[in-house]
Amino acid sequence: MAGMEDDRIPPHPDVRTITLQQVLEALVDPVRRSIVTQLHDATTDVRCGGFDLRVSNSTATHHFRVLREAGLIRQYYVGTSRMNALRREEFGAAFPGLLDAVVTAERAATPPAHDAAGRGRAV
Amino acid sequence: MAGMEDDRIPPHPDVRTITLQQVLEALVDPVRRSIVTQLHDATTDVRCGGFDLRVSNSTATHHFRVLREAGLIRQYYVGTSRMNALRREEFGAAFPGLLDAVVTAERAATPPAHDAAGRGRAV
DNA sequence: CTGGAAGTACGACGGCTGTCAAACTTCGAT
DNA sequence: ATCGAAGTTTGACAGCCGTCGTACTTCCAG
Repeated sequence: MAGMEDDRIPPHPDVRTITLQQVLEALVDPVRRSIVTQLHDATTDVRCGGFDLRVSNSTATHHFRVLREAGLIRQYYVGTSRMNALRREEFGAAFPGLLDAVVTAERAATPPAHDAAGRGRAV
Repeated sequence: MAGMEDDRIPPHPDVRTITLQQVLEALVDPVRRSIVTQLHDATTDVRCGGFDLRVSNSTATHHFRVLREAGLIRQYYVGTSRMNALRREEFGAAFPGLLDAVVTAERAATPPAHDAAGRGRAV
């Protein structure tokens, strides 16, 4: 049961084939950065609908794809829910310190939300 | 002679007022990232014409402005030459690890130029 | 004081990208 | 079997950003 690839999700790229350009293009968008930060804070994988995003469904899909192709997240299905996981270790090996630096800066800049949402709410 | 501001250059922003968004928008462009990396490698400040950039003069000016407004570089005049310096410490204090991570990744990705240009050549 | 070197300012243009609505697909529950 | 929940796909549109050429400014050298 090693190769339990789900045909519903395109194959994930090898992180070593990803360019810095691609990564920065992924992280420059506020919505995508929000996704990454929420994932970083979460204690569990999060389904697409579990994020606090102020964009339409189709736009969200687009952003998840960009993140996946940039090697930042891994996606897999559970029922009808598409789950998202941060590829922390692999990505960190390819781009040392980058993810942490961005998430740190993002947290420092993000207004301390009075609402504790964004936790590992898997519905 | 503390405030020897040169009217020819707009005031430099306080790094604490700069947003992560602004920084990433600055670093997402390959030309600007090249400038930053060359500056990081240089042992001395570099005048605008001293960089290896494959864009027109006016485009280069544009990129230098973006970097200055993002708090990444400081500019000052020496004769008719506009010099550029990395604001390493200030920037590093505001965005810990970010600059190093990007420069590191950029170097790893950049084909090992057989030509040793880009050094602190101040003409 | 005149010529040139070093950059800047100003439009203009083209392409990319984030956004959405609408139609479609797939799975699970009833 | 059917209906709804969860996302995706497609196409269209608007705005932004990098690029350039041209004209302009400022300083140094002779």
